[in-house]
Amino acid sequence: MELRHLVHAKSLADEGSFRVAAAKLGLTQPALTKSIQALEAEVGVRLFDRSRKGIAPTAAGAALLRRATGLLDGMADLQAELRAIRGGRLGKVRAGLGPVPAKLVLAPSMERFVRDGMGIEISTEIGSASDLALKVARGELDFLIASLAEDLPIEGIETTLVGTMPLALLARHDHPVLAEGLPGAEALDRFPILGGRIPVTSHRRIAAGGYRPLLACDDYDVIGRVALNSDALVVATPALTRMGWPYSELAPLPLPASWPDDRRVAQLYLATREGKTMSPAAAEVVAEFRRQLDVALI
Amino acid sequence: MELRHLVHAKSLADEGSFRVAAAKLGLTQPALTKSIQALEAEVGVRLFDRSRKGIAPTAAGAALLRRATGLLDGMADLQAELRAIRGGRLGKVRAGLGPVPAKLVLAPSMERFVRDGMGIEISTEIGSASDLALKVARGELDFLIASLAEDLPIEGIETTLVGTMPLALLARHDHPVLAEGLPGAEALDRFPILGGRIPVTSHRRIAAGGYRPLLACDDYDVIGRVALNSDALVVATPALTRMGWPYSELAPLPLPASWPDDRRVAQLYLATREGKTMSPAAAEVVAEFRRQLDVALI
DNA sequence: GGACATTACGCTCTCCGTAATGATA
DNA sequence: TATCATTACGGAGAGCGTAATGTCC
Repeated sequence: MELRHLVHAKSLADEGSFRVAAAKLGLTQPALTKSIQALEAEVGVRLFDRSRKGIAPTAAGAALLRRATGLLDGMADLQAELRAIRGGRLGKVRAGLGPVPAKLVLAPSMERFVRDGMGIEISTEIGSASDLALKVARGELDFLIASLAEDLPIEGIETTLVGTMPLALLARHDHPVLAEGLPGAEALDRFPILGGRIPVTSHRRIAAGGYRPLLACDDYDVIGRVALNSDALVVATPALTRMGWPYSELAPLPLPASWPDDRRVAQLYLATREGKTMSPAAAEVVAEFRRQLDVALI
Repeated sequence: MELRHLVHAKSLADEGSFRVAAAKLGLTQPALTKSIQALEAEVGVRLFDRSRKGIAPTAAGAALLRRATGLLDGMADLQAELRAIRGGRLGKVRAGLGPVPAKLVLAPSMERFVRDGMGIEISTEIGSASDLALKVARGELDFLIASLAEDLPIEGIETTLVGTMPLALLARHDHPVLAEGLPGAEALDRFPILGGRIPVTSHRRIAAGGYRPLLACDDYDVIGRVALNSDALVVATPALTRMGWPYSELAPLPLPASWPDDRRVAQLYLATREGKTMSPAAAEVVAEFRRQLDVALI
């Protein structure tokens, strides 16, 4: 017994005529006759009484039709659900974001998801890239967008480059360094430098260049507030200054010429679990995040 | 999307391996691969992540499997119900019985249905053949077993002969007619005759023969009790005397030679609604009634 | 190299359409 | 005779099996 048979039987019962039912099903009359005959032969019971006055289900036919309706509705529901899942309109997404990408994309993306009222449940976790990368590898997060150091390969994740952030030094508008012109290595040496927690090797490289991040912190709100109320400089992408207070109160300064070449930009990666197909909902969220990222990084 | 796809997906998820699932399904590995691929292509979503460690459903796959289980169970239920209906083990049957057939078959048949504990709901209606035949024609009864006069054709029913009852005169054991030897026409004239309500034309024939049913009644218990406590004779089949009190107290006498030929036996007919397929449950009840009828009429 | 899954290819069986044949008012 | 259902027959496609090809340990 196939679903087709149920559809045919239901249509026949609804229309009360082989001819009409066949037409509505897009079949010819003989095809419907044979389909019903085959069904009756399979179940071994006559399902419809034929007469010139019309077609009427027998007791067995009525029993079949009662259940068929529910089954066909169930199939329709299943297909609708799969269509929604395919379209990324349904599902649960657990997203990981590094602190900077979170500041760049989270608010506008969330506004959009809320506004469009889609069926996606999103839970975001903001944290250090290495912590979250481990969660991705363990399947606790569907994906992660963060500044992953190339030299920190993590078992069980796949990465894709999704953006390159230029870096700059951010200083409060009335910072003394602005009055002194472009910051040379000496000037920088006089002020504390704030930034996110970065991989140990990068730390070493920067230290080798004579720069010392005084405050390494994953909370860029904290970093920004400190920069506003002190002489500290922030190493970050200038895009942050367009993302509202407190960074709107900071001005970007070019990095000094002596700044290490491989720290003049930060690479943003999308990390996913190896061998795991991303759900369409997750893909939809990733796409939205990347859109907002492109906007933020113009 | 066909049920086969759901079965395949479920088996694959359960077994966690194409090879094992295919074997359990009685398929070859390539066939299962293609089936799953076709399903994924149709819904447009990857349903299973393949890796050497095994097969794991994606979010979409899990959603499909959740619903698939219910749908497949529903199909199994439907098929079981149809099997039960086909086997006559399930259904509602509304049976009509003439008064005599009712006395002959009802008690032993009901005992059997109750004893075997089948799923058939039987409701019986005992009454005059013509009343019940109308109900059959209107679809209010599934069938009727009664002594239908051939000359009383009713629109919309089909009849089948299911038995021939010899008729006799039944008299109480100490009835005066027994002392007088075989009842001649004259002897009969001296005693009232009781019988069921019979068609008008038969009435006329009997009257033409000089016989007059004094009490025409559809309740054979009443008739039997009257015969026990009076000099009345009952026109009925001798089989009744084997069906317990009060008929066990009556003795059969041969009909007199002058009794009309076409009233020496009564024909029992099965009447069903024209053009309506009898449900297997009804057919089962009919079969049981006919078995008991054969036993009663030896 | 061995244990898997996937692709390639050919066969068969099912299902549908067209045409012919009832059946009934 | 007209309308509807059923039977007869032929063709296209779906699904399976066998065999060949990847692919990862």
